[in-house]
Amino acid sequence: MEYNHKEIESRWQQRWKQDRTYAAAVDPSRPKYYVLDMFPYPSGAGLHVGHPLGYIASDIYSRYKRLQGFNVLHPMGYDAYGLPAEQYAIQTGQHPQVTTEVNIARYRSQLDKIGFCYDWDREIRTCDPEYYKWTQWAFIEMFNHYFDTEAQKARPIADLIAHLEKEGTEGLHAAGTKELSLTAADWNAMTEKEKSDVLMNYRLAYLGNTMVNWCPELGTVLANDEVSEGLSVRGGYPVEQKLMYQWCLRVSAYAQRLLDGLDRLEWTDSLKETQRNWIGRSEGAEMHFKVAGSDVDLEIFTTRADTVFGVTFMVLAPESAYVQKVTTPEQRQAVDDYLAAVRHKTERERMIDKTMTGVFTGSYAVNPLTGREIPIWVSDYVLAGYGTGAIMAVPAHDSRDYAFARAFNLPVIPLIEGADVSESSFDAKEGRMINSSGPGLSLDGLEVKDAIARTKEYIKSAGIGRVKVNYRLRDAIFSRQRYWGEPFPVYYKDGIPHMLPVESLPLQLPRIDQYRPTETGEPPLGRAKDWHTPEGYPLELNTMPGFAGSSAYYLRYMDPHNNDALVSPEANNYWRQVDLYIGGTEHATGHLIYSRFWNKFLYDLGLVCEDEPFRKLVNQGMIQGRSSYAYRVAGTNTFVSHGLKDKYEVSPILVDISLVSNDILDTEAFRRWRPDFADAEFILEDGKYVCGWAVEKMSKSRFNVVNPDDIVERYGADTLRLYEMFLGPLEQSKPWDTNGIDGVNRFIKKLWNLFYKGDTLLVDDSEPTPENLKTLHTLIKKVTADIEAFSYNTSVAAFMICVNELGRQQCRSRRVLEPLLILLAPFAPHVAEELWHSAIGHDTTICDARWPEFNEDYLKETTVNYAVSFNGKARFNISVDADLDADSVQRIALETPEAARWLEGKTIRKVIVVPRKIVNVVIS
RNA sequence: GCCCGAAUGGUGGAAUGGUAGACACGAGGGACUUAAAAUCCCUUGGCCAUUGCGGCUGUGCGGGUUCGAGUCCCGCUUCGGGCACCA
Repeated sequence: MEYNHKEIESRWQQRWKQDRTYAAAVDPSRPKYYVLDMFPYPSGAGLHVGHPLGYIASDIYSRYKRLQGFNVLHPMGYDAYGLPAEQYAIQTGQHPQVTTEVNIARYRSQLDKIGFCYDWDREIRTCDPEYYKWTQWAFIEMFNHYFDTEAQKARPIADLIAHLEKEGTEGLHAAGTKELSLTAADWNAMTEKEKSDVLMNYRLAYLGNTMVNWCPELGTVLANDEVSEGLSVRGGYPVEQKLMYQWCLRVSAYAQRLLDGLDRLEWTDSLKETQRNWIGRSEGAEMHFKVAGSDVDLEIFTTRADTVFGVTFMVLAPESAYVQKVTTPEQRQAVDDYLAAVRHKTERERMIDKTMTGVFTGSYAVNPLTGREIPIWVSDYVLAGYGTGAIMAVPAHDSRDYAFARAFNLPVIPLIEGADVSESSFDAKEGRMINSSGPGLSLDGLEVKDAIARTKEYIKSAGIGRVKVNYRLRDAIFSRQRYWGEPFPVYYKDGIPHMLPVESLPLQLPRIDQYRPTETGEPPLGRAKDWHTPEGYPLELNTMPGFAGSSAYYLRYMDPHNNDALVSPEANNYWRQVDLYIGGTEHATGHLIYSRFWNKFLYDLGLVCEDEPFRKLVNQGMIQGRSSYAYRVAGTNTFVSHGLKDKYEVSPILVDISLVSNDILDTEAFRRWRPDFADAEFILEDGKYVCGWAVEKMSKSRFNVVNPDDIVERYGADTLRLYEMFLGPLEQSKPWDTNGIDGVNRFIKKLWNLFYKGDTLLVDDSEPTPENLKTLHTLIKKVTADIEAFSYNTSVAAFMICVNELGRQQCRSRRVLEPLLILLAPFAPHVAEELWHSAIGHDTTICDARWPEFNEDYLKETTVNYAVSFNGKARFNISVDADLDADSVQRIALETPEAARWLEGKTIRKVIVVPRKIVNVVIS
């Protein structure tokens, strides 16, 4: 029998499907293991070879864990809501549901060909009403809860109402958009609308008038992680800041818990660091500066309380409420002009333009430590959204303040000994303080670190401020002016938003005739007929963003068909959390923050038993494309081979990689590829046309997309799987390069030849030789350790060595070949199953086998090689019995003729023997 | 600017502080073959010596620790990634 991947792979894929081999069920008698891939958005382009990289890695781990006796949950689904399907709908009128289903079918058939061990009974789609019912449900729960900052957890909004009724905001610890101050009497006297507004300040899902990232081109707002450098991540369109009334999630309330939780996770340091940066905790102080001749109190935030003696001016953000309060009549016109000018700049312009602009308000603030009066300015280098939107400026020790002071000729007072501030500010937090003495406090002579601590203490005791922690993490904007997303379970009555009763969920997405905004500029849902409650109250027109559906999907996999709950307590208590999550880093500040927030919220409600959703996380690298280039001689239709191109004036032309093999161009196919190349001439080297290449993103326009189907068709799924792993370390980004795939394919054939010669079965029941066992157990040890470390590329190498050695040893013993197949099964399941079945003769699938035990004894050497070195230079090797002690090894080493040669005329100063390694003889 | 990470042959990449370059590709040579494909064997970091089994050098650069450094420490260079008028 010859190795025939098509026949083998289709046979086993059918068998697994028919037997439901990978269906998982709650089974308290067995330990569980939950392996999850980040589910894909089913795009119209289908999968390319980059997508399966992470899926293969998780599949290997799942199969390995199963062979070790774990009850493995390994599900897959689709993140089915998204902009591309909707954009396509706008262009063609095709319902996004239809497009999405077609794409899902395509993805599924591509995934099936690779032989993954998913439990497809648990498949979920975010656009399925049975699924998004629970997305809507979670939103209602968030609306009905607030965050208790003292207990650091979510509590029912009813508790908050009870508190307000009794004590107003006195003693209230609730995360809010603004700090409110109400008495119980104030609250009780409020209208329903006023009360609703107050509660909105605290709800975890709330309607807020916030500055949003508005993308006119996409016609929707975007979350912070969907914007990069002032452009939308999808499409790259300009984004502007706009004040809009939007649904938001109070993610910022969980900032500290999101930060603390990181310490307990097995994630890479870089990913944790990225999240820490995004959360952006900064410890500092909030201080009050009185405005001279007014009762206004400027509240500012600073991390450099120690520099308060060097404050020479104050700066307000243009959007700050303080601006109107402190602007003097004389300066009114100038300030208004400035504010108008700032408003006309887009976010991007504001970021690119680094020149300092600003205007004096006419007012002065009083430095609480020195009593000195300092001018108050307005400038757009201060952000409204961070801290209090007002800063104390210390030009000597902050580069932005320095630039502003230089631009407007404001004084600079150095506060650190030896700091030269004639050319630039001294921003480092080090050195001894000078010029820092006032009536109540002196910092002179202190180190910066101590000065900060001392100042904090002082401002607290003097009542001019308090220690404060700020976070950069902002609340997530949760409304999208789009059609293809989850509808909000919200209706409006007398201008007050209300949640639909949970029993009425899911609120299904209505059909509409067109997927554009309405003529009046309302979101597409404004076109829906009968979009109101049975009582006639209008429903919300916005839909939820992409991350809504992906925030709790891992919980739904535990119990996907439950109609009464997102997940039952039994299922949740058994599967608990994702043990291994594999996906790309691009979700570091989006999905992976939102999911953690969502999970912590459900945890606070007692609905899930783990505080963190993903215990261990591995980021697979991106697979880039490898584009091929031909070089056309300028002004001709003649192409010159890569090695000779420098002799001509050429322009590179992208060539479809299907016309290129091992960088050699199929010139005939190239002529047929496009009409204008039909009469192309070639200047060859060594009779071949060699193409140049470049590593670039895989995309249709670069003709460098590789479809996994083609690889499976030609080499088989097992070769694809092994090759993707063999390409390099999992976490590393690397170009796809088919050049080495033959090596892996050869390995499978060599493996096959251990079992068969033609149609003759070679496997026998012979006793394995010690050499056979050594080869096998070396592999067991290596592969087990490698899988645990996700070092799959080196395990594939280990398989190659093992098979080569067993071939050389003419090993035919079933007792060696059988465990070999089990070890290989996670990597190349089809060929392992086939040989397990046909050559070894098992009836059961290899998935029911047990991972072989490693036995150290087989690896014990009878002799150990030592290198003997003089002054660190290895000179010769000796072999001695393994069990000898260090002294004996030393003696034998020194008695060898080689040693005598090298020691001639020298004296031994020191001898170091490291067992099993090297003997060092230091001579002088 | 701040914070991470990386740098090893022609290529992808291996190396608990212990013989650098595993494994694979590519390349060169050979066997089998009428021929090709497939398969198998040998060589393959560089330089020198190749009728001798060898010598020298070598992991981005410069220092250091160590009997011994690709690996640890200090200082650079370059390339990736994250954050960024965040006070």
